[in-house]
Amino acid sequence: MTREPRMTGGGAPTLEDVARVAGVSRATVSRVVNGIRNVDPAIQEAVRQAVAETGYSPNRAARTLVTRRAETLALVVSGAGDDSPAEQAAFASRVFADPFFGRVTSGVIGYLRPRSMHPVLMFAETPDARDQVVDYLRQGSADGALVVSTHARDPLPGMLADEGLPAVLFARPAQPVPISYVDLAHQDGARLAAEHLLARGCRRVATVSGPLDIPAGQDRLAGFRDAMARRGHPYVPVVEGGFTLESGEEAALRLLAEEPDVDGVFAANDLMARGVCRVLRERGIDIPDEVAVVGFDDSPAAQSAEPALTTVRQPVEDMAAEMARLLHVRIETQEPEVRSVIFEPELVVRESA
Amino acid sequence: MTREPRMTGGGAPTLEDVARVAGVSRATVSRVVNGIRNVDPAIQEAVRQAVAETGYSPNRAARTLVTRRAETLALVVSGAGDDSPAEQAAFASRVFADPFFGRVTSGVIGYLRPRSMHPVLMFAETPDARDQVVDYLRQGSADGALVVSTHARDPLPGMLADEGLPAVLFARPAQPVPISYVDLAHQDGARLAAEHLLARGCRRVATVSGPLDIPAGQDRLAGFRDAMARRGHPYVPVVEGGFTLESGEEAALRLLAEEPDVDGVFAANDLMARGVCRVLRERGIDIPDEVAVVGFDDSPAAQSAEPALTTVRQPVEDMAAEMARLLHVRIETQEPEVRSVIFEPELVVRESA
DNA sequence: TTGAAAGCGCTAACAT
DNA sequence: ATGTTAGCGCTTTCAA
Repeated sequence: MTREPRMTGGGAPTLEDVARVAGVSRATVSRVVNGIRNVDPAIQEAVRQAVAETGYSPNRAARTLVTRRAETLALVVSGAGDDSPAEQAAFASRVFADPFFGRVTSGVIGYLRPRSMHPVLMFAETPDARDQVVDYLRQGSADGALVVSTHARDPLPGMLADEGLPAVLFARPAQPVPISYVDLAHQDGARLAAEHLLARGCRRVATVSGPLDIPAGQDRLAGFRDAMARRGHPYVPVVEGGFTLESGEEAALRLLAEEPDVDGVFAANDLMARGVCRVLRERGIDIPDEVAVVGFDDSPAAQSAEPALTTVRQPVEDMAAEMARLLHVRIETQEPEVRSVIFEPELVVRESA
Repeated sequence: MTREPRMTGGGAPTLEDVARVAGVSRATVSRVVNGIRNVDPAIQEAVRQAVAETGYSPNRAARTLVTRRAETLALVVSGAGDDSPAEQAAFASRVFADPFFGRVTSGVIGYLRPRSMHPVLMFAETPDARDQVVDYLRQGSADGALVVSTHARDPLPGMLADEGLPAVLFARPAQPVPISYVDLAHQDGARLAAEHLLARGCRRVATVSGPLDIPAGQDRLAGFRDAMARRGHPYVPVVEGGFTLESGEEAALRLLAEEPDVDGVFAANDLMARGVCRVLRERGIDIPDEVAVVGFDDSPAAQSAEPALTTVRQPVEDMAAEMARLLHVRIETQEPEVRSVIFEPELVVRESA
């Protein structure tokens, strides 16, 4: 028994090989492999046998060629940079420095894996890289794109829309673009923060906002101001931050200088909230007794921060999974209907407020 | 001019379409597109015209089917878990909590992008997920795997080797496996830490090691002990940590209890070093004057930590790029030669020591 | 230097 | 219920 029944020649076993071993036609094997009914149970069994015996694994390229489905989605993190080499090198590190992206990945994989689909990771921070993404989709290498944009003027969503390529965004784009997206009710989240701060007795409340050219930044600020105003606090000092730890520190410094008697701060994300806490601690100001701090996102860092952050939870994993689902449906149905799904935030009370 | 020359039917333009527009054969277009010489410059130009005119983009599946190259690599983060749902959900977040993985991704993409190759992100923390990875490669969906293993008993490398699938590992595997890998000269790195601590005058030095079932953990400890011994310090207190912030804190607590007069600590990674610093600060112990702390990795967190960490730099991005290169060469040449490339660490002096 | 033609491995009509 | 057959779009001998 030197001669294995596995291979025709040198390559991997094909449908043909399995068919021969099972004594049926290629089509029948294909049906069994793809779980299509109308196949005699006895034959099904024979085919399964043959598959096991030969160690057959369907060739994805061949399948993709005929079905026109790559079973692959591009997971792209896009920016708005130019072609400077420094830009490119730093981008990935910057992206992953925020645990946010890991949560997105986790949610996406959670949806894709049971469906035997896979994410191809792409960064689109330069014009070249953006073209590559578009090309990748046009080639049919991926069936669609899940886009997490990090900048307001990111041209990628527009490019995708122009090409009619299936895509779903995380968060509403700054410029209106006919593409589906998943987002959070930021204003409601900000309101929760305002209510909590007020309920715990804060009377001189300020906020460190996110970048105001980004909808999430705008909405969290607007929601916070609005909620405060409705509760008798028409004036809320604001310092604009950049969603980074450092910008949180700088903002806290400015805030302390301008409003020394502040007793509550709403930071528009956890990273900035941590920056604020750090500055407060350096000044020997007690959190939350002298100044209460509320963050936003409930990133893993919020829990391990000191003090543990009271924050507004954004269900990033669920939102990412929903992105994948929307895109999947869009691809399956071929209907280019634009939709949005908005998630509700909830308050997580820990130590900082 | 209603009729566009672009499409035959409804689909995307194909080689056939371009050939028709250019007035040449499919083969010629293919040659031009793939940059094969021996094509008349005039015809080349005509083809390029036609390509632009039709908006042609080669179909990747068709190409892969004949060339047997997917131009795709699997970037897999693997663990050694079982099939518990909790396991799966938490894995991605845990992975990305360490900035290490972002650096790997950055390095990999840096190598792949100019070569029009792309990474498919896969987690392999459960038996099912591992099988999916193997299957993915066997299907030819990816040409090989870049594996970052997070556990000593990870079965994936062995599975890959058994199947003869092209793969390269980040770091030498705990159990010997005939697969190429990229690694750091951990012992040299630990020696740098020892020398620095001693040079700045520390005399009662301890170390928080990594997990001792992982080569990196073992080597950093062995290297540190060896270097200390050679310099007249045969006894070095050790507390084993788990490469996490929390384990660093716990280790520091134990260390302080057992060796109250310690004046220098080498933590086997930055996360643990930060944990140590945090505990030290809480106790009001000055860093570096009372206790100097040296970390390992030079992760982004090292720079933004307080105090900024003196640490041993591991050139993760370069190492990851080298992984990709090794795998690429392995795939191109078809030679299953097992190699290893070892990088040299360097000391980065900041504030903590 | 260019073209004709044979397949890569698979799915999906269509025929039986 | 199963088999036959015609491609999917591309690369690559082989002829010319």
